[in-house]
Amino acid sequence: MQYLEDLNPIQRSAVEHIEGPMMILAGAGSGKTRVLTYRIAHLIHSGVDPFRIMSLTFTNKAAKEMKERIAHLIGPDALNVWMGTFHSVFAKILRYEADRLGYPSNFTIYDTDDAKSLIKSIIKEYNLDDKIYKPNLVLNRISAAKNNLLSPQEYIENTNIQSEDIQSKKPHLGKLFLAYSQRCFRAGAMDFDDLLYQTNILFRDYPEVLHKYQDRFEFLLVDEFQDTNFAQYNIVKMICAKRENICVVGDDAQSIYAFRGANIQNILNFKQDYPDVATFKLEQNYRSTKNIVHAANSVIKHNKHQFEKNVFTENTMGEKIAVFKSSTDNEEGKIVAAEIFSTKINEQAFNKDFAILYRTNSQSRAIEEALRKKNIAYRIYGGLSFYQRKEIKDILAYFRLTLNSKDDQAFARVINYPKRGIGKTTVEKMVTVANQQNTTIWDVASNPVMLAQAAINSGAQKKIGEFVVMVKSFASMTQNTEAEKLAQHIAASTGLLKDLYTDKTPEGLSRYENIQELLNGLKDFEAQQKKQDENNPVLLEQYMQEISLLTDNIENQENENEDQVTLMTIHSAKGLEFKHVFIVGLEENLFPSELSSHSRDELEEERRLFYVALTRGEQSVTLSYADTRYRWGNLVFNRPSRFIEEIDQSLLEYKNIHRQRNETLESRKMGWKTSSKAKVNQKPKTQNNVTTQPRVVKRNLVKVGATSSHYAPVDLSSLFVGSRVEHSKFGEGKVLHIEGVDANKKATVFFQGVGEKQLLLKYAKLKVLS
DNA sequence: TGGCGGGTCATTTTT
DNA sequence: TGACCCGCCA
Repeated sequence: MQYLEDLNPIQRSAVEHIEGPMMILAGAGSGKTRVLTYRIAHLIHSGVDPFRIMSLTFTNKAAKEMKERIAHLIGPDALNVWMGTFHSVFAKILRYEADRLGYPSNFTIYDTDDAKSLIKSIIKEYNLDDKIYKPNLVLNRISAAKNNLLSPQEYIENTNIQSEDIQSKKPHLGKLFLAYSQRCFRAGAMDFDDLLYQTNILFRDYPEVLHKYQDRFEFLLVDEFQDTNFAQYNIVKMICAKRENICVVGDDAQSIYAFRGANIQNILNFKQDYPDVATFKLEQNYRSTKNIVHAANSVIKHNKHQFEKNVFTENTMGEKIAVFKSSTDNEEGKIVAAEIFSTKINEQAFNKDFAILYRTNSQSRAIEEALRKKNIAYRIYGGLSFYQRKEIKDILAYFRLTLNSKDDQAFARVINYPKRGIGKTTVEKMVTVANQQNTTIWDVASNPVMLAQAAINSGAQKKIGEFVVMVKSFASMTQNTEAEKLAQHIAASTGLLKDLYTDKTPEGLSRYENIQELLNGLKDFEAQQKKQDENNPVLLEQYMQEISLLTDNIENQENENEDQVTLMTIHSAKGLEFKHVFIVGLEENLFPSELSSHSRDELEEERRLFYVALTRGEQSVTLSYADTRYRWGNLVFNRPSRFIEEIDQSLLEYKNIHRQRNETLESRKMGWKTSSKAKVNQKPKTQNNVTTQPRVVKRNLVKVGATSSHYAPVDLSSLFVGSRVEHSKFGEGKVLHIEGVDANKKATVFFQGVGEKQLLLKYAKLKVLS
């Protein structure tokens, strides 16, 4: 019990609380992970069988880290805890029980790209306009439905949803949802949301299965509870219904994934679901200085709905929060780079002590440029992960098709890669027949009668036949060939390796290396498995099950020890900490994002995001904003973010901003406004209604000659339905419809001889005639 | 069938 | 501005 000495009294009581529902509200930097890991260790120490503990996290990284920390405390017993991400744990259960749902136990997991491309093809098959039914939007809608446990049928029958869809001119969403589900099922595939949705179905429709898992898992723990969606929470509730030994850990102030379906109400309502819940508040922050903690507290106070919490620290006061202003995004980069440079010298800090956090990935460019000029090594998070690279997806698609021939998305991906002369039209013909016969593309391809029915010429038929024979030969090897050997064989005999090898461009070279890296990874996997069980061959399907839910970037993990400044979005910074944190781009319409300005809920999420950003810092936090920045090729003027004002001003130090005595940020802003050359929409500012319109100046507004000078971005107030307008290119037209607000206003205009056009008024150059 | 070029459209993203 | 997608042409 030595380890209990490491804990403060509240942490310790949370760890020692064993039975019944409990909620741990863990402020930022309050030792949340420590409490969670110690509690699991303590359960095992108190005699609970580790096999009977289920611990759920959101990321693979968190799961891995926790496992290691518990193993450190109590040894290899920790490995027996069912610890993993929601998705991986439930995928495991679904594979055991797949036959009940009519799925093969080796079902494929479709990632977001697979899902999107399937949706795209369905939209096409239904002859719907993909400008209206944008694949992304359709997928989001389906995802939201499943996260709320709505089946396609229920979606279609729900009158509220239907009228909503009709109102948004997308009446066929339900139909698409249904078709998408059927196609996934037919392909023996589940997408990420299905892993949760189908688990719910399984437990709902097969009580004996539910009972089995209820009996098996005596204790449940959920990390980052504020990020759970309805489907996740519902599973958790079902599993622990018998004993109610459920422990949830979270921080409502750090809920930043509502846009992805996370339901903050889950944490706010936990008390209602479990009236006798024991609540523990971890309020002592061990990470940051007093100034940082106070600043974060003063910001989050502006949110209405939250648990009362008083995060405090006994750490030193530390430096004030520095604020830098710059005139452009490039200058902002320079200032940040210069600050890092001088801090490194003055405090003998390392690159890895610094993080630069931003709201959107596109902001990294100006920063990168400045860092490069100062020779400061940096590492960027975000962008494509290893498993999302084209060449990796290609070879994995071959593996997938080998293991599950029904996997239509894999089939479509590799049928003509490397090139074998089977083009788009041929594939489309096969898909059409597959749909008619309600079967898979593979079935069509491997069946001469159906191929003939698809009216595919004999040349193509022959090539398809060769492809089918090849994949069948791989499939015949899956049960008796070790994973790496089979993978090598597939990589070579499909011609994939050769195709990459002949490409001698730097990109081609790196693609080839990536494939080699994947194959090396397979070798490692095999060695790992052999350690546990050396008698049985390690099969490719084991490997695929292991990696199908890995999306994080392994390169970043490998480089973790290199001395580099970290650049990332605030979202990806959650859970991390750095000695020195820079939060850049603190401007209205960027942070908070202009897209979040429509509702209080969205604004509060932005504020929580800012709270997360601030609380990443240990010793110092530096804020920065720019008066102008380029955005999509246009120079945009924005006011400093309201979030700067929301911080208790006594904690701030304005570094390069010349303030006259008694001058507030407010009056500075006014001064800035009048000195600005771009005067657009100078609305008088009222107390609570801050003008948030982005002030966009078209860079190439004045084209000499031509008649373009009187075609300016339209004055939004003078345009109505029925107005006659003239467009520089389309000529005269009539406004049929206007939607959106402020800067996002869109007009549908009918032009003679051109037809209907959707114009974003912010950009469209129109002349209003009447 | 496959390679270029112009039009289009833009958050955040644990799985 | 830049990435991506569709459509045109060889």
